[in-house]
Amino acid sequence: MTLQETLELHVKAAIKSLFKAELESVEFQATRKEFAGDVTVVVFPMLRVVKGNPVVIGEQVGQYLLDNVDLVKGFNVVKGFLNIEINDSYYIDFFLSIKGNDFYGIVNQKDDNAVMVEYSSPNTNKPLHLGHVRNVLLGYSVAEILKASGKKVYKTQIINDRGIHICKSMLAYQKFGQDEAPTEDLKGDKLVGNYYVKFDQEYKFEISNLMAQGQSEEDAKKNAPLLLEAQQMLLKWEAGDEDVVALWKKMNQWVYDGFDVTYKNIGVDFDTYYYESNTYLLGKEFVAEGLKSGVFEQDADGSVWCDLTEDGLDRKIVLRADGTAVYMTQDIGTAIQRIKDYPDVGGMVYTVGNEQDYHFKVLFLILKKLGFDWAKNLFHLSYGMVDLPSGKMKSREGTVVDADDLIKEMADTAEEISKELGKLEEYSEDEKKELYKTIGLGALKYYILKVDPKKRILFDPKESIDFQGNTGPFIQYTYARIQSILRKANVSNNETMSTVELSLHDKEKQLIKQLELFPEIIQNAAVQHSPALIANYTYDLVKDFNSFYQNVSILGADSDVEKNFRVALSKTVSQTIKKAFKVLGIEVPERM
RNA sequence: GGUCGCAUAGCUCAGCUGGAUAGAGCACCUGCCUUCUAAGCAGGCGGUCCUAGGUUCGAAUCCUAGUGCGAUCACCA
Repeated sequence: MTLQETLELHVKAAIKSLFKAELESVEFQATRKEFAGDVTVVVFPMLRVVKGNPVVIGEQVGQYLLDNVDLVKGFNVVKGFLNIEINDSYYIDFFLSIKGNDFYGIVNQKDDNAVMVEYSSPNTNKPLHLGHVRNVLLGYSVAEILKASGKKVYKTQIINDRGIHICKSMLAYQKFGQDEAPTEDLKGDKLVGNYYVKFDQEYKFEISNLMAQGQSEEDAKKNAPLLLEAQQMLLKWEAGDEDVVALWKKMNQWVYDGFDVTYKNIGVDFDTYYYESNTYLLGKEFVAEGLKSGVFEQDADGSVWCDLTEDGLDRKIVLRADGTAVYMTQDIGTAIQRIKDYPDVGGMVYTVGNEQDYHFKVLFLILKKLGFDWAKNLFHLSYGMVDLPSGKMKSREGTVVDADDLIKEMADTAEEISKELGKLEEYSEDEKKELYKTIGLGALKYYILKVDPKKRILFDPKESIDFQGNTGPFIQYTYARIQSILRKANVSNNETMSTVELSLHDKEKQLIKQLELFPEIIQNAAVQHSPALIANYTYDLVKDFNSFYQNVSILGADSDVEKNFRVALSKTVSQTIKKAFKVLGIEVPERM
C-alpha cells in the first residue's frame, strides 16, 4: 500500500469518527516547500459532506491522524490545507524496499495484447532530415515507454516506396545519372535525393519555357514533358515493366542502405518492415469488399468513396477512377496486413506529423466501419512540425537540416566542450570518440523529446543546442558523477545496512520522494504517449541530486551507516536516471 | 469559409484528474573550486498565464465568444 492509500483510509476514518460522515475520496498533493510537511490534504472538497470552517476541520483531522497513525509525526494547517509531516522511518523503509531492485518502476510481465508502434516511415526519394529525426526519436521512445509499462511492442514502419515521387528521382537518374553509384562520401539516400532535386529543377525550367510560349502556369505544370514521362514511368511500374522495376529496386536499395546507417547512428531499430508496394493491393481488396457491404459507394466515373458526412466529415476517396490506389487505400491495406501477420496485436500507434490529423481520423473511422474490433485501439501519435527560423524545411529547395550532418555536428560540439574542460586525459582516442557521440546525441535527443509532442519546435541551427541546465548532457554528467563516487566508495557490504539510527537530511528525503514517483511517471507517460513526462521527471530528479551532492558530503559522512546509506541512495538515483534515459533512447557515460 | 491544434518571464519550456504567493533552464547580476567531476551549487532580477465573459468556496487549467499563429479540407503522399 502506498503512503497516500494508507493516509486516505485514515482520513476517511477520521471524518467518520469526528463528523459521522462518509468521504468518497481524499485529495492529496505534495506539500509546497515553504511549509513544513511532506504530504498535504486539501480540506475544501470535504466541505460538501462536512459543514464547518476548513481550518478547524483541518486541525481536527490532523490531530486525529497524529493520535492514530504511527507514520504521522506532526501537522499544521494553513487556510484549508492540512500539511502532514511523515516519519523518516517511512521513507527509509521505502528506500530499502526498492534499493536492490533493478526493475523498480519497470513492469516486466507483459500484457497479452501487443501494440505495434509505427514510426519513421520515410519516402524513398530523399535522405532523412530533422523532421524525420523528431519522428524517429518520438516513435522509438514511445515504443520503449510502452514496453517499460508492461506492453509487448513491435516496432515497425511503412516504407513509402512507390508512387509518382519515386518515379521522379528515377527519371532524373535515368536521364542525367550516367550510372553514378553511391560511394563512401555519398550515401545512397543522398545520391537519390540529389536526383529528386535535379528533377524539380529541370521541371521548373520546362514550366517556365512553356509559359514563355504562352501557356498558363496551370497548363504548363500539367504539360511539362518531364512530368508526363514520370507519369508514364509510374504506369510502366504498375504494369511490371522489367527495366523500370530493375531501376526501382536498385535505387530503393541504395536508399535503404543509406537509411540503415542513419538509424544505426541515431540508435533506433525496428522489429518488422512494411512496404506500400506490398500492401496497396490488399487495400484494394478491402475496398472491393467494402463496396459490396455498402461501406463505400462508387461514382459514375468508377471512383470509390466513403461517405463520412454523417460523422461530420466529408466524402473521402478510397480508389481513383482509373482503379489505382491512393494513400488511404494503402493505409487500409497495411493496417489489416499487420494484424494478419501479428495476431496478438490489439492496437497500433502511428507516429506521424499533425499535418495528417485529418487523414488518421478518417482512416480509423473507415476501419471501424469495415468492422475491425481492433480499430478502436488505434492512436495517432501526432506531433508538431520542426520549423527553422527561415520557415518550413523543403527537400526540393534544399532548405533542410540533414539528419547525418546534424548528428555529426552535435558530436563535434560535444568534442569542443569536452576539450575545453579537459577531464578526459586517461581516455583513448576511440573511447573519446564514443563519448562525444554519446553526449552529442544525448543533447539532441533530450532537446527534442523534452518538448510536449503536440507542440511545434522552432530549431535554430545557429543557436544550436545547449549543454547546460535542462539538457541531456547535464543529466548525463550527473550520472557520471555518481559513477565516480561509486568507484571510490568501495562499500563492501551495503546489503545489511543498519539504518536504525538514521535521521534523514532534507535533501535525502526529497530524493526518496522523487524516486517514489518513478513507477507512476512511467505509466503516465505510456498512457499519454509522452516522452516529455519522462524527460521532465528525470531533470527534477537530477536537480535534487545535485543539490544533495553539493550540500551533503557522501563519502565524508560522519558515520559508516550514514555513508553507506548515501552511497546506496546515490546508486539508486543513478540507476533510475539510466532507466529513464533508456526509454528515451539516450545512453549514459561512466565518466565525462 | 468549415474543422483541428497551439498561445505561460526577453528566449526555450514545465505546470498531472481545477487548489496555497504560477515554476525551471538560457540570458543578465552576486557569491562558491587546497574537501566526493564547477557540463555544478547557493542567491538576485524578470509574469495583465492572448482578450472578454461564464461555471466554482477556488481557474493558467473547465465552458462560450473573440484575436493571433500553424495545419487541414486533393482522383498528392
